[in-house]
Amino acid sequence: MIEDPWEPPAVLLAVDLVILTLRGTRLQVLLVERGIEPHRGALALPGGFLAHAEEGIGAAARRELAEEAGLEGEGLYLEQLGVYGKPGRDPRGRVVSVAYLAVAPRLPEPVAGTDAAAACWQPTECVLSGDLALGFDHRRIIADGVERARTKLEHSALATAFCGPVFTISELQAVYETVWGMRLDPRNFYRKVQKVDGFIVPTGGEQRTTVGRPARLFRAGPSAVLSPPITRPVDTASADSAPVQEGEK
Amino acid sequence: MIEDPWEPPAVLLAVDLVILTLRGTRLQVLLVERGIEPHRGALALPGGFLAHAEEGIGAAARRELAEEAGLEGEGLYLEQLGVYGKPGRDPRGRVVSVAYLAVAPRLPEPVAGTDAAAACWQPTECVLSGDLALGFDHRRIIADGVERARTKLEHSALATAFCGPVFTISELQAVYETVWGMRLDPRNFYRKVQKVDGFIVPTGGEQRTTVGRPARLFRAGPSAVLSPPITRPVDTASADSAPVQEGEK
DNA sequence: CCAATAGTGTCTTTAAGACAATATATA
DNA sequence: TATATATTGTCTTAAAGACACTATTGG
Repeated sequence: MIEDPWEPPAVLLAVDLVILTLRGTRLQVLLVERGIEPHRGALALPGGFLAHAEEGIGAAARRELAEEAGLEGEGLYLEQLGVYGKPGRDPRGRVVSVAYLAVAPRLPEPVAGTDAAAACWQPTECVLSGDLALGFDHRRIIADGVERARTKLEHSALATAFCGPVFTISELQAVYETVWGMRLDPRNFYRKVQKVDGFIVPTGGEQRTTVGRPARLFRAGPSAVLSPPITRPVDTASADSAPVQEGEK
Repeated sequence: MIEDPWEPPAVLLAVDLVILTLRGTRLQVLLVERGIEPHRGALALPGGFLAHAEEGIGAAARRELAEEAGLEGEGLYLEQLGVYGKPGRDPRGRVVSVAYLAVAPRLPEPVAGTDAAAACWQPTECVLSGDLALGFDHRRIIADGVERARTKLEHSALATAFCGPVFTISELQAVYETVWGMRLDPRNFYRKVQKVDGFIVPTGGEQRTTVGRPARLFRAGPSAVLSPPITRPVDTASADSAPVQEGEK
């Protein structure tokens, strides 16, 4: 229909990082207090625009990971989550953001970065419940990231990345319980994780926790994909009708 | 580190559509012969740039669906597949493409559209095996789309969308066999699909195929998500070591 | 001793997969 | 009749989940 010489519109491409970790007994997400407009002073995900026109998107994500979170991408689990580009989501213009999910074991206290006045860990439950207000559409992005992490726990060995280099089965169970937000039977969990081929391998030593019988130590096994998967008990409060068409992200 | 007033680089945002259907006994994908540079004359996925700076990304996908494939988005399964933005993938500049997956029952012969000299269905196996050369990185995008469709068949009622309004269990099984690329036992499949709550519901009539005993007819049930899922038999030739970090798409 | 956590065994239910057997159409 | 497909039934094995029970520490 269009016969004219026509120039496609340009957009600004950003990356946003959902960095999840376990602190204490809660799943927490790294947030920064924005030092610049828009949403100056509000909490938001770390992220930013491409540094230059030739930068790869994944490279930009790893750069922001280092700049805003002080984390070198080495060994970090990093995965594309989705694209969020609804018109009007950013007052600076048409900004399309590619969200990445990063997951890591006990991370240090974050350092304030270039564009961030301060960085801090916040429990995902506070964010998802709405008790904590965020800039942009970042609450939605975090919700998608948490759901992705929950699913990945079922099918990949991601959970061991939340633990230290050696860990007890109880500690591994605590990871599942925290991320999934539900309690699991320790006895069935014990048998189940040991049956999964290459998931965890025993060590020689032992360790005692604060109380009770000491527990054997394990390390992460060679398998990255779990078969059979560690299935999450069905959430009885799940919808049934058809969510066929996704909304604009 | 950067103190100067600095402008983030702009990129061109495109959408690409992986439109899958069943034609005959094969899973086929809609391709267009490009009428403009780059890759003029080559086969590629339908798609294009945002029409204007305020157009939603999903809206652009639905517009291209109508323009290039002659399909109005009504009732069509449409889902974000991923972002493909490796520098250098398009000679026109820094182009970042959001891929969408669309799946539909028997679609009409496609019509040539604005930027497409011709549109045609091609078997995914020819594309994935490399027998059919494609422009850009579209072979990779199609591979991701087919894999996504295979997984969705396990957990959603998507398969019924490949069938007509009423169908036999054999026809439903043929959908699974074609998309998954493997044979299934008809007797176990028969019991299995009927056990899944709300997946398919029986009708009153009957139908005979070309040969053999006539089969009962069913229609799609109310459930969009299958529990338990229709699990795909494990591909014995699957890797085990860690594919933790994704490549740049 | 008691409290608390680690680890084992056992039972029931459910699902997957192999496959025999029967039913009902067309040629 | 033969042939092909549909549908039912049965058997075996594996996995999930509930839960009793034993083991080993610290207080």
